Amino acid sequence: MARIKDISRGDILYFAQRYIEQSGYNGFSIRDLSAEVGISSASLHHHYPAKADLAVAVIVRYREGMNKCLGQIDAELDDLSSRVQRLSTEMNQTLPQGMTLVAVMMADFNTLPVTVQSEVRNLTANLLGWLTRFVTQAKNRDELVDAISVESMVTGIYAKLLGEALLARLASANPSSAVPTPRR
Amino acid sequence: MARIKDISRGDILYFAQRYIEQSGYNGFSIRDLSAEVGISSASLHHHYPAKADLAVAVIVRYREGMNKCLGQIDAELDDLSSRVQRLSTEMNQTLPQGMTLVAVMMADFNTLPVTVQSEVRNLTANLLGWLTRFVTQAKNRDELVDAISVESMVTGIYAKLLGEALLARLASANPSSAVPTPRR
DNA sequence: CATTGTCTGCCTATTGGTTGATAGACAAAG
DNA sequence: CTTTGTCTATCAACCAATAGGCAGACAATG
Repeated sequence: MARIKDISRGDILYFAQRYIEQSGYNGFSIRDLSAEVGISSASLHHHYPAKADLAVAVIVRYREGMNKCLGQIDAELDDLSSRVQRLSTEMNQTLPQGMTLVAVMMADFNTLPVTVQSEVRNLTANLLGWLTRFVTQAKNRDELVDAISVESMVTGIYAKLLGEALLARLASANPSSAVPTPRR
Repeated sequence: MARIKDISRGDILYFAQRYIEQSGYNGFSIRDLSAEVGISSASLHHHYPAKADLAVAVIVRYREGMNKCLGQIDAELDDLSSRVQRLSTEMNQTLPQGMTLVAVMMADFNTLPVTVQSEVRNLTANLLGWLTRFVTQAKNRDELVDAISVESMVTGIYAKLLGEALLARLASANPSSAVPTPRR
């Protein structure tokens, strides 16, 4: 370690995630972010050599948090309806900004560096997999009456979560502050 | 008129819309676009003084097309279920890229110039209004059994449409060509 | 001393946008 | 028909600002 400041990587990731959610991958600069964190852009490059590395780290950390959350739901609940409901609440409370990060990353997808792209795919596959598992389970127990396939049900749930995240940003007029306002 | 080329504004809007859908508002440059269109960036500025003006024009044109489409559905169909189904098909066929433009614009929302922002709000309000009208109608005729409110049903439909647009871009691996490949 | 986090200062590429000029279309005047 | 003037689409060159990133110095901790 060195110096008094010693910003932790977690701090950087926190602000980076906020910025990505707010502005998308192409909507903020390393300098913007470093100013927000409180260090120089060169220092930021020291921790994450390229912007892509930063984005990858943000997504990885997000996915880990998400999986912890999904694991809990899995362990505590059993039937479909309570799981769906819990997923929605949990997603919008435990996880910082719900599905916003995922939605924004998917919107930016075509312009993302390949390393980031595959991490986004990873994240999506992760969540889709989990959804598929428990929807199938529910179907096997005849908790589902609808005739639609498991797959279309799963993508339907996922699409709705994504779309709600997008809709939310229009609703909150959010007139001030480019990046929300940090914690601490 | 002048010169042999004489690119029409419609041509510019066509490519601009493609670029926004592909890369988002912050994901392409005026130069990228002008190269695609086949004129210089200065010429592009001649037609649309600022990037924001271009985006506004794209959205306005999109909304007009959308309303024409919605009007047809209104005129031809009557009951809820066929309308919903038709909306989905129509949205993904008549309109160039379905809800992609809207979804991407919403993702970029916080970084958009104010003029573009209000046009996005406009577009969303337009579609939400239409949805609300016909869902209410259906409810009054007892076509709806679900106990959920009209509003949550409307936003639910809209969210699903948006999310599906996002999901679609992951599905299509789309490895080549930044911008799809023009017509003619 | 070695390591590590930070900084200032810089580099090159690209950004949105402007400038001033050119060339063709078209209409009216001779 | 020719001349003349106006209008519009186009262009190359340029501008200031910003982008992502790098090199090297310096300081603090171990």
